[in-house]
Amino acid sequence: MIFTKIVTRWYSNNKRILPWRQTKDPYYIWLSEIILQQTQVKQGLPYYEAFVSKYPSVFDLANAKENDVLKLWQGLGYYSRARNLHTTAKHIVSDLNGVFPNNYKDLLKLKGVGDYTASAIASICFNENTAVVDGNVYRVLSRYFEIDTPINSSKGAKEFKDLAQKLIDKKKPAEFNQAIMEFGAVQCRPKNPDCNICPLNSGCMAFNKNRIHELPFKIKSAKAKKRHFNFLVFISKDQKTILEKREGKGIWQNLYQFPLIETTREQSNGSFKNYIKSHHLLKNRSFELVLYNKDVIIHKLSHQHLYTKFWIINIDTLNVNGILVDEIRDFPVPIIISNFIDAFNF
DNA sequence: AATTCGGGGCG
DNA sequence: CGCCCAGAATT
Repeated sequence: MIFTKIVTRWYSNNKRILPWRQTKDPYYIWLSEIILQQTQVKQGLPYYEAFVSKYPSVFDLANAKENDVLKLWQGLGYYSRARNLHTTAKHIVSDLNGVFPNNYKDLLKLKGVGDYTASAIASICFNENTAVVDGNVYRVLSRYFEIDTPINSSKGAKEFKDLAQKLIDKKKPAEFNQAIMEFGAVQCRPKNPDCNICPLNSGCMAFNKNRIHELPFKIKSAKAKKRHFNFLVFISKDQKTILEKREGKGIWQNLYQFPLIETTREQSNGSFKNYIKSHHLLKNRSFELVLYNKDVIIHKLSHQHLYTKFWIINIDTLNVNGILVDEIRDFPVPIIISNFIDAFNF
């Protein structure tokens, strides 16, 4: 297939030098693939370096505490990736003698490893003939073959997987998989790709019909919902504050935060003090309440916009244990909390 | 099949 | 402001 030949050739001439391209050790490939899920190379790279440095082997990662893994992951988002990463490391050490599965089918059983990641590891580390389909592959194939099927539909997932599997270079699956992804990231970019210098342009159906900007086609997702977060930043005279671990379902699972009061609407200074004085951490106590951020901070996640206020509570003593403010940076926290901690300069 | 998980960057 | 990113798990 001419497509396969051109993409592979382009890759050998244009690929970036990246640390996970210097190895076929499944631990490092797995680590890089998890970090790079829904994450651009530029954003994930420093996290990869940090993990390799702190956890050079799967045994080191398995022996770590979850809090420390989450702390190193802090700021990267999609924290279930970090929790599953740790769970899988422990599984491989405890149940598999520290040896990674060596094929697609068994890799797929690992927590946090889906079709894409299993295909990537199987092809890169073990030369298995399994095509990867990530955001880059969707874009390249939908344009070159002018496919209008929504990429975020089950029909699209199957269609593109089958097509990629037909196109893969069976003699060099590792090369082809990385080539088509790199091609999508560097040449066949989402916006304003330079099609004039593209080695595939003569055969690209979307380019020849001037439909590059229309593909890939995606079903629109629902608009983000608004939530109102009020964080209670306790400060006692003995320099303590309170952090709570987020349990259960929802965002930021197992990360820490200041005691949170979620309200249906934005709170103003006067009424909020009256509203919280029966809170179990404040009941029958005297305290001073100061709103830290005059303008509400809007923290945007994929599906939620968090309208956030930090309320400073000066109080003599805490009626729970709390933590020393000097220790606050040891805890994994969401980036909005981390930004506050830095700005407030605890 | 649809929704839920983060955060950064870009036009 | 909307869209995208070397997707997976849950509902």
